Order: sequence, then structure tokens, then C-alpha cells
Amino acid sequence: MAVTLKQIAEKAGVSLTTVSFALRGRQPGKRRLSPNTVERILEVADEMGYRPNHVAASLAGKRTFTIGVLVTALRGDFYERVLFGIKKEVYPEFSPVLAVHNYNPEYEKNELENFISKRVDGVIAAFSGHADNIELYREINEKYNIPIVLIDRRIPGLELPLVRTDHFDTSHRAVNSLFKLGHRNITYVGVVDNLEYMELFNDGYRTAMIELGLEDNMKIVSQTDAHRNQKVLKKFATRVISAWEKTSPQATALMVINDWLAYEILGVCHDRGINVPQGLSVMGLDDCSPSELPTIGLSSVWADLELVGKNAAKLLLERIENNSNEPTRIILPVHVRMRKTTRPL
Amino acid sequence: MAVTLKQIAEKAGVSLTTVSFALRGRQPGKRRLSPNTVERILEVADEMGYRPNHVAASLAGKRTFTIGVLVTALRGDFYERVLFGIKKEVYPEFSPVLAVHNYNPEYEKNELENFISKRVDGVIAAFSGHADNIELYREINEKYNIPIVLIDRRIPGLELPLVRTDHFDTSHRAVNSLFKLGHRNITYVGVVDNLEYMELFNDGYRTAMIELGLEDNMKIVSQTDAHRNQKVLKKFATRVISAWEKTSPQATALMVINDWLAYEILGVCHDRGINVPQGLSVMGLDDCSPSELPTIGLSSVWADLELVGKNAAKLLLERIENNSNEPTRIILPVHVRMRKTTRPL
DNA sequence: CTGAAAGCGCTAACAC
DNA sequence: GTGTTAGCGCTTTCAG
Repeated sequence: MAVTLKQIAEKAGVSLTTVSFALRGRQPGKRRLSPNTVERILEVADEMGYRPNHVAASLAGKRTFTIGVLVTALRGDFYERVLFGIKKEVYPEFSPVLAVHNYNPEYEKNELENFISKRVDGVIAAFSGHADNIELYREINEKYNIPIVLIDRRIPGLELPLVRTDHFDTSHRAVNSLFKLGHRNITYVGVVDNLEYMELFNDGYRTAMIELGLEDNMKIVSQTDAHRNQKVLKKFATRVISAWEKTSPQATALMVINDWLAYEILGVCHDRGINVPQGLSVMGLDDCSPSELPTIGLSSVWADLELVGKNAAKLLLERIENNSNEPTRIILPVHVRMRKTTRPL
Repeated sequence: MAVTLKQIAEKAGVSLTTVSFALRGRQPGKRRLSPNTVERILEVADEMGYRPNHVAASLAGKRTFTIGVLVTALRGDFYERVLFGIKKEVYPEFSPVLAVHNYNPEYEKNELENFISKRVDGVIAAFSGHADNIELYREINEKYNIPIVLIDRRIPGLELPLVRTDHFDTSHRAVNSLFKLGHRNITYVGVVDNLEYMELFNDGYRTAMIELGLEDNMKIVSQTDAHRNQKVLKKFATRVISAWEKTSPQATALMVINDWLAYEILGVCHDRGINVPQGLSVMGLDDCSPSELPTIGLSSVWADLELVGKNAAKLLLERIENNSNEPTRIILPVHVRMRKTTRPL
């Protein structure tokens, strides 16, 4: 059975306290352990196969050294990369516990309540957009004093630190890159949503088009709730291309809110004999790994998502240590990656 | 600050014990709570915003109601699907904590030690293949009495329950399907590895070829350690196609150990003007989501990975409850999905 | 039907 | 330098 501090203490002939401090290598206050004692304790512990009991330590220490990470979905590698950044940053002191809400408010609620029950020391979360849960976020932050750092999107009414990539600049740059290739008639394929960050994509597009004097060519095709259910995406893709075929003059480029939707659009083009990029350029906005596959080669906009995780974790740790609470905001740069689905006109 | 049972007890004018039982809706032994009391307690708890302290409950109850899930990698949706199955099965009593080792023995060790420290009630793990950690697995199982269920691969020397898809049948069926399309010269592109499950893929191929009287056409191209590092895969893919081009008679079909490698092979074919499937059929073996993308349409072999998770969780729960320990083995069926990269001869 | 009390294994004052 | 002790918030006997 599991070895306890007490057993080690007995065997080493010292007190439980000494063992506790020795094993954690800490000497708070005036406490100074003699190297001999420490060494002996370490030996005994090792020989007995001691494994710290994190549960007891958490209860006694009033800190769990875990942080709750709530993401929208695992699919694709978006959050995998973010999570990796978080891990690297907090390792080895803290360990992240992962939760996924899939945009389902029920799940989101459960996971957040779980975080409270588990008494995580901090939370990094991607809000689902569902207003019902806002109060819960507030409760976590205010009642339980658990610091929260948001990724990707804000929560209306809550002033919390946020880390995200530059959504405005993403579409803004994409339009400009397309413009440089000679495109003038660029349609934006987006999503309507109550999430602030969708607005930013919209704004980036609009602003760029206006700056370039292309306001008359602005065209937006959008749909609610296209959260990457394969079937929904496919239908949307079909609609997009049908609409495109009917317009005149036709757009020479499609700028698509996410890469997975773009893949479906590529598929529809293929089926209808529309040659990409000869007949139409297609560009995604959230560079996913299949995009760089040689058979796809989707042009897209890349961001260092690991850095998102890293920064979020850094902010969170600061807050955990200092109990500080200014709502910092970190916006990270993005980079256009031109591949094979866009061509110069 | 956090509300405790004691506070509720005081406010409701009952004892802490009663509150504890009331909130958990349990009446063990001869205990029977009067509906009135229960109702009042529930009310008070609600009004005070009580959130159970999972840490304290775990320490006192000697169970954490968490299970450690250790997977090889998140990339792709393999483990996402497995994890989802696990979640569904254990919800809401247990909650899984996710860990990833990326085939790195250091990480694997850390994560397993973490599981011990956190005193998870059970472990579901995909072994990295690294012998160094076998003793740790044994320690978890034997010293700490934490039940383990393996997914995908066994651990040499340990008799543990295992859930996986039918690897032998995967390649066996793939060969047969290709045969039905008229292919006789089928090359297997695999990985050499000390992992048992790679052997199974090999065997399935060999056996099928022999059964079909194709032993003279057997050809295996393989490489060590092709664990889906984009660059390694690309190089391997190049080598595969170069080798294929030189042989005579050329294989009419390539059966590739994993879909991501197959994507790269598709890419090389494209670059060299080899028309797939006209000039060469390509088939993957672990149907990943990009495979069904219209622009890829890779033929592959699908399995219900959610079911893998579900079964593993079910086995684990049984073991947690009953402390049983027979090394059950569950092998799940697979299904060939023919898409656009294979053609009848 | 309900309460008192003994832990769970550890941390961190507070002593000496 | 080291030990004593009071909790952390809960579960679960055991005693009414």
C-alpha cells in the first residue's frame, strides 16, 4: 500500500514535518535542514517507494497546483497546439486538466463546475458564446477567487485578461495578399455568430476592402452555427459555390472563415469542374495541418498557437501568484501562407 | 469564500453528517433521512451556493473518482474519438484526466507518476513501447492496486486487459478488398517497431497474400519510427515511390500503414505525375478525418474508435468496482471504406 | 431518523 | 536544526 510521510518519518527517526520539508526541498522561514538529515530522508523515501499524495497536499495546502483548461473542441490541431504551449509554460509546477465543451452550454457548465469542485488554482477558457454561463464564469472569478484567462474570445460583461491571435489582421492581411495577386473581387465566406471574434474577422475584411477602394465588390456569404459538423459544412459549401456560380461578375477569390469549410468548398469545386486556382482562388483563415498536405495545399493564415497557450499560461500564473487582476490583453500576430489554391491574376 | 458542509449544517440546524448524506442523496445502512430535512438542506445549500469540495471528498473517501487516460498523441482525431467514448461511459460519476506522452518515455513516466500522485482510481493507457516504463506500469497495478486497461497495444510481461481494433483483420481485409478489385501485386508500406501491434498488421498482410496465392508478389517497404513527424513522413513517402518506380513488375496497389503517410505518398505521386488511381491505387489503414475530404478521398479502413474508448472504460469500471483482474481482451471489428484512390483493374 | 467523532495524508504556524 | 499540533473539508463508522 501507499507509503506515507509518517512511515518515512518513523523509519528515518525524524518528525513528519522534517520529512515533509526535506522531500519538497523547502526551508521556509528560519528553518534549515542539515544535509545529513535530508540525505537520509531522501534515501528512505526512495527505498520505500514513496509517492507524494497530491490529494492530501492539496487539501492541506489549499492549492491544487492544477489549472483547468476548457476548450471548444479537440478536432483539428488548434487546441492541441495551444495546450502544448500551456503545458510547457506551467510545467512542472502545475498540471493542466483538460475539458472540452463542443459549444454545448450544458457541457460547458459541467466542466466549469468540475473546475470549482476540483479547486483548480486557475482557469484558461475558450468561451462557448452561450450567455447562460456567464454568471458561472463570474462566480469562479469573484466568489472563488480563481483567476481566469480567456483565449480567443471575450465574455461580454466580464473584464478578464484575454489572449488571442489577431482576428482583424487575419482577414485584413488575407484581403491584401489577394489584392497583391491581382484579385479585386473577393467574397468573404463567414459565420454569423454572437461571438465577438467573428465580428473582428468581418471588420478586417470590410476595412481592407474599403481601404483598397473595393467597397463595391464586397460580398459576404454567411451562415449561423457552422461549427464544423461535417454535414453542415458540406451543405454550406454547396450553397456557397451555387451562389458564386450565379453572380456576375463572379468573384475571383473566396476568403473562407475556416480551413475545414474551405476543404469542403474545394471538394464542391472539384465535383462541378471548377478549376482551383485557375477558375477560382480559395483561401482559408486558420491554417490547419491538412492545409499543408500536398494534395490540398490550401492557402491560409497561420498563427503560432503554441504561443497563445504560452502567453495565457504566463498571464494566469502571474495572477495566481500575485492575485493581480488588470484585464491585460495580448493579441498575437498572424502570417499569410500562400500555397496552391490561390493564383496571381 | 467557499461554503462548507459545516456552514450549511449550522444554518439548517442539523449535523454535518446529515448534510453530507442529504446532499449526496445517499442513505446507507439503516439510515433514512426525512424528506423534510433533506429538502431544507438542499434549499440552504443552494441558497448559499454550495460547491462540493472534491479534494476533501477524495481524501476522506479514499477514492478520487477520476481515471487517468494516457494516450500517444492528440494529433488527428484518433484519441479524440477514443476519449469521447470513455467520457460518455464514465459520465458523470468519474471524470477522465488526459495525458499525452508523444512516444517520449520521459513524458510517459511523468504522466504515470502524476496519476499515482493524484491517486486516480484507474488508468487507461496506450503504451509507448518503451521498456523502461514497464515496471512503473506494474507498480501502479500491483503496489497501488490501481486497475489498468490498455488500449491498442499490450505491454510485454504484463497481463492486463486490452481493448483494440482488429489490426490483423485490418490489413487482411484491405488486401482482400484490393484483390476483389483485381489487384494482384500489392505492396505493403509499413513501420518496423517493437510494438506488437505492428506485427499484427504485417501478419494480416502476409496471411492474406498467402491465402490468395500471391506470396510471390509480397513486398514490404518499411521504416522505423515513422511517428508522424511531417518531415519524416515526407521523406519516407519519397523513398516509397522511388522504390516503386524502379521495381518491375510494378505493384498496382500500395497498402499504407497509416493515412497520414498515405497523404504524403499521394503528394509525391502528384508531383511526379503518377496518376492515382489510374496508374496506382493507394489505400490507408487507419481512416482519419481528412481521408473523407473530397479533395483527398483516400480509401482506408475504418473502425469505431469511440467504441474502443467505451469498452475500455467499461472494463475499467468493472475492475474498479469488483477489484476483479482477469486479463480480458476485446478486439473490435473494422470496415473497409473504398473511396477515390483505389480503382478496379 | 440523527449526531459525535475519528480519521484521510499532508502543510504550516508555532514552539523549543 | 527539529518537533508538536491544529487544521484542510469531507466520509463513514458507531452510538443513540
